[in-house]
Amino acid sequence: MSDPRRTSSKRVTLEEVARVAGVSRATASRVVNGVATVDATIRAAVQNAIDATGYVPNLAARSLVTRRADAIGLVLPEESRLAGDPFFETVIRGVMSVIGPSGVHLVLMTMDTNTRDQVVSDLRRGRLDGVILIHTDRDDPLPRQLIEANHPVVMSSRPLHPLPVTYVDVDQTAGGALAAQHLMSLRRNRIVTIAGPQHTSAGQDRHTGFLDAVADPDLPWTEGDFTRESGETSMVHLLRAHPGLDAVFAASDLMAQGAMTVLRATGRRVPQDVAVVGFDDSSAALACDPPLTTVRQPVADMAAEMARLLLARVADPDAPPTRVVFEPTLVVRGSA
Amino acid sequence: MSDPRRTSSKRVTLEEVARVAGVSRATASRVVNGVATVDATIRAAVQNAIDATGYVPNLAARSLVTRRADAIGLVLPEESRLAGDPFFETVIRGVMSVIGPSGVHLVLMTMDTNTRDQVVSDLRRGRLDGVILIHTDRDDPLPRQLIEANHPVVMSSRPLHPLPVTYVDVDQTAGGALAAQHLMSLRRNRIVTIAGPQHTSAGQDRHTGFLDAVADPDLPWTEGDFTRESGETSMVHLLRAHPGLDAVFAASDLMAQGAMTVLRATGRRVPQDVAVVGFDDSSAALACDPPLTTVRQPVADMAAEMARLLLARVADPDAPPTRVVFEPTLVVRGSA
DNA sequence: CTGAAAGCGCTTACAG
DNA sequence: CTGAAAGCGCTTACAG
Repeated sequence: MSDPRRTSSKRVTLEEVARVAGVSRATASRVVNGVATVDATIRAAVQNAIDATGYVPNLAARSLVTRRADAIGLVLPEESRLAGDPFFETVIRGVMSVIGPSGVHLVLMTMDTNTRDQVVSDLRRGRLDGVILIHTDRDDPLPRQLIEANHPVVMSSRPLHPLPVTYVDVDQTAGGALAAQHLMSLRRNRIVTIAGPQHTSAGQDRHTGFLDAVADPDLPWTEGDFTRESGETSMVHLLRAHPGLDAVFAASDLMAQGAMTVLRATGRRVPQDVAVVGFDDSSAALACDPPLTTVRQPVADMAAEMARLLLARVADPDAPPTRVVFEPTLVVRGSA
Repeated sequence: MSDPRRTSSKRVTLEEVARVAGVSRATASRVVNGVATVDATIRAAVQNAIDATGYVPNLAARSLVTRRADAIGLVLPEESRLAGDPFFETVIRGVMSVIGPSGVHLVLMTMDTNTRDQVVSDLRRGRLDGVILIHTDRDDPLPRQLIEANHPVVMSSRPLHPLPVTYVDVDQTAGGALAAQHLMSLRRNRIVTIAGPQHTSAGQDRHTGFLDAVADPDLPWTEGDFTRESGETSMVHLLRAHPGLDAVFAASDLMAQGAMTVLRATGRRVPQDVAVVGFDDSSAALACDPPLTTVRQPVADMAAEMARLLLARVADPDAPPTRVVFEPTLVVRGSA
């Protein structure tokens, strides 16, 4: 046990540990770093010295020579896109579940004003070992820039333009198809859909997967931006043009939630009059009333996988890029 | 403009900048750090050399001598308590809004297994300059331990046991009173309340503030844990014992949301039959149908303030502890 | 205002 | 298996 009073004492260095243990600084360093070749008795002596002095290594000094920061960045979209979306909290939890225990620091950043420059310079100056990019805009130059400088990067979805990058995604197309099949099995035939932003791969793929499965190229649809507000406006528009609709697929749970509010406000019952299917299986799905039938993507697992892949790339920056694609599943609840 | 090809070139050091500029390393360092006393022409020369070489300072080396990590920790509750609660995302956003632009790293941690040890050692070894503690349990030994070691700490609420610590809070008691006054002004007289956990200051203070204002010591109540699920169970219990109730105050929006689901399921209309008031004004309030009348605490602003206070403490660790208490406001929407 | 020099606390070839 | 020594890239008194 270390003397608790030592906790607030002056910084103790390896030098001191070595002195107390009667060995060289090099040997003390080897014990601290678990180098296997150290003699057992010496190891014990050093361990005692460490405990007695309450030594903790200075990471900056170590970092200076190892050139590792033991920190990775998690880059989220702009601050304004975070509000009210449970997706990001889930991503954070998933990443944390693998990063936390490893002792590596998880540094959070949002894509605001000078974040791009900061990411690049943090990586270059060895303050960050790698970054996870969440929902980076398709024409953001950052991913390519990082890849070209050979910095470890993992992205949260297939980039719209081909790029030799490691990413994790869910099979969005299959997810859209799952929603369509469910609605068709319910014998709904006046179906509409609120698509996600068509400038994102998720928005595009969910939409085409859905359309291909229903096999109706003229299916009415509008484009939302994944938020609840856009779900509401979209629903209003669709209802105006197609008052007789009997099913809606929204490409996000939040949009489905917004749609349900509007449906109820217009006196329609869910699911009796209109069946509603969402996408994500976020916490918003359970907050719906009735609870939302939705296409589940295992966000926390996906985020954990991103963290693992990044750690692997940090360990071996020249490994070829990897892609991991998860399968979506349909979660049937009350709304359809 | 720096030569883009330099971006991926070998690491360039201050030494090299100095050589290119024809000055000493010390002077180059002064320019990099914006020391005012450097001659204007020399400054320009160094600046040119920096641009030409694409120099970025090695933070580890700087950190080693300045003993500053330029990183602060944000310690959230255990991972399991994060899920589905929009509060934490708002805190993160608020903290980020002041930390982000400063170039200081925001390191995220959750109160899991070995986090306490890691926080202490990160602080001691100079890997973190200070920490913000969010909703730390009242009998967690960590805050006291950090305070005693004189590490910069800011907490998100008044500690239950007296502690010379800097914290930011909202006047919870006043918030409870606000809810009570609104319900009374609505002439509701069969009021019940779903309190927050009584082992937290927020749970206690909201409850006593509410009770004192309604001036009815026998008011029926149950204790939830701020989650939607606990709101549902609590509502079921209260309804069973008091089927004629006409108003409920829930100490969190999430609990209010759960309560509303149960009310609707039992055929009661909100607000006609039962008025509902929540607490937080989180994104969940708008997701309710009807939208929730709630006591707003300005979480993002409070989090930003915590960040500012922490930065101040890092700059001057011996300053006396500060307390900042925000005023809650009532936001009237459809539910009451 | 500027420079030479010491020093921050570690790791890691290199000898032995 | 261990130690002496060099070196990682900065900052900062201290002289001048």
